[in-house]
Amino acid sequence: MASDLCVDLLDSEVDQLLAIAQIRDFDAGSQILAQGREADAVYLPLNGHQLVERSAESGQRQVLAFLQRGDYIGFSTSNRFLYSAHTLTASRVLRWPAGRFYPLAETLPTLRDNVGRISNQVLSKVLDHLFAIGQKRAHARLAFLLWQQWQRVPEATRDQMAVDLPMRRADIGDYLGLTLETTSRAFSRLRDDGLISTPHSQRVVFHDLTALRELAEVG
Amino acid sequence: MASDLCVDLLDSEVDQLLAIAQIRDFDAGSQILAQGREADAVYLPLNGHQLVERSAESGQRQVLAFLQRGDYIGFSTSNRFLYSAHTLTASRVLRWPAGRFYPLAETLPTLRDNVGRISNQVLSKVLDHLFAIGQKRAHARLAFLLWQQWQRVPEATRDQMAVDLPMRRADIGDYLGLTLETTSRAFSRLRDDGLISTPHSQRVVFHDLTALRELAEVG
DNA sequence: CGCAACATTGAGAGCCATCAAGCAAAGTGG
DNA sequence: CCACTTTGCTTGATGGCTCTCAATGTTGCG
Repeated sequence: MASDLCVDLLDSEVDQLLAIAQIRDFDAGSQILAQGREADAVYLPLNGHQLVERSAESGQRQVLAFLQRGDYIGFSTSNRFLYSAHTLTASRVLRWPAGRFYPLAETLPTLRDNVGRISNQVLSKVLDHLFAIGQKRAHARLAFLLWQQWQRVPEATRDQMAVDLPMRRADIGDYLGLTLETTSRAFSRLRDDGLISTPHSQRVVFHDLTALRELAEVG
Repeated sequence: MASDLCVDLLDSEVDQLLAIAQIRDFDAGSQILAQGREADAVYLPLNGHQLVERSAESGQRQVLAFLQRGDYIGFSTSNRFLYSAHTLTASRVLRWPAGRFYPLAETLPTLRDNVGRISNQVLSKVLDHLFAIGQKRAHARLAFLLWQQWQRVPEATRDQMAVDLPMRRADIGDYLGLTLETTSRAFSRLRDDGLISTPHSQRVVFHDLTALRELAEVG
């Protein structure tokens, strides 16, 4: 299991971790966990794409993250989830009940350290996100998202210079603090400027990664 | 020492913690820690006000937090600071060298848990912030900040229905993703709507906390 | 084929940024 | 003590970016 959670773990320790894991399969659009509910488990997607969001009673929502294989959801020492998560595409997910996971982490210092480091990575990503939304204009926010997605492309497929975006324009808009129309216009802007092309709406091919990275810079 | 870091600690354990702490005094406007530098210590302000920010080479900056007594800066398992921090007013700060703090946390499980819980509180606050910047308009973002500050007012002085804002309008603007002019207009808007009054520019008196909380809602 | 869902584009309005001027408070020096 | 400067806040005018409302285009599916 190639995962940040298993860094420096002995094989026997990974076995212990897997022994208490459950496997769950979700259809596209299924809820994985709900904001405000008891934080009773942690999750690791094995495949597919997922979305994390927070919504208010007013109906507004902020998309917090787009997840995929190797990301984590649900790590928390508070007893309620701070957000909801659902699948964008059919997904297989590993699930650890909190009542089993955290006691095991108590006995395996390396696992505990890994949890801490993952939490730190999450914070780091949210700070980047905050900077992008607070300081950038529409097309630069989109560049930020595209750069984030590009960073997640495996080495093996980087030569295609492209990413897949399994989410809808409205999801991207709610991630970037824009409407779906402005998001669509931001795509057009980057297309007109020659930075990208979009063979279809869910795929983006990069033509100028340097310029894209400049736009996406978050300090 | 009334602090989240000491929750459930034995007196003897608090003594151990204090034994490895340093006291540092900063003038107003002094840098406490710098983005990108080695994360060699954690800090706890004892008094005064502090500001945390991230800046990009482009000159843009995003203010990440306004701190005061009881907040923490520098907790991180990465080896570089993700942000800078400086004082807004003269401050006395407790400082723990990382090389002493983390080993102690290894021997005191309660302390370790407290660090984890504090990190979680930080994440929770940043998610609120992200929602406010991503989804709200200028005057509602300001209401969000004012509500945050109000939550920090000690019970003993709540009857004054007021908060002090030791930072400048430009700082508030960079916190809310607005210019200082728009920030000033947001103050005027809340004033005109009868929600607040400002005896002087650094003090806000609340006239309708219910309406303010509605505006500030972040899910 | 026809429908449904999503994306794109257009027109107009509104909110916020920019540029600029006026004010108020605090500090400085003659 | 008071002119003068400095710093920060407020307000005004204007332009531009984004939102809203609307229509059109595209893709996939029953």
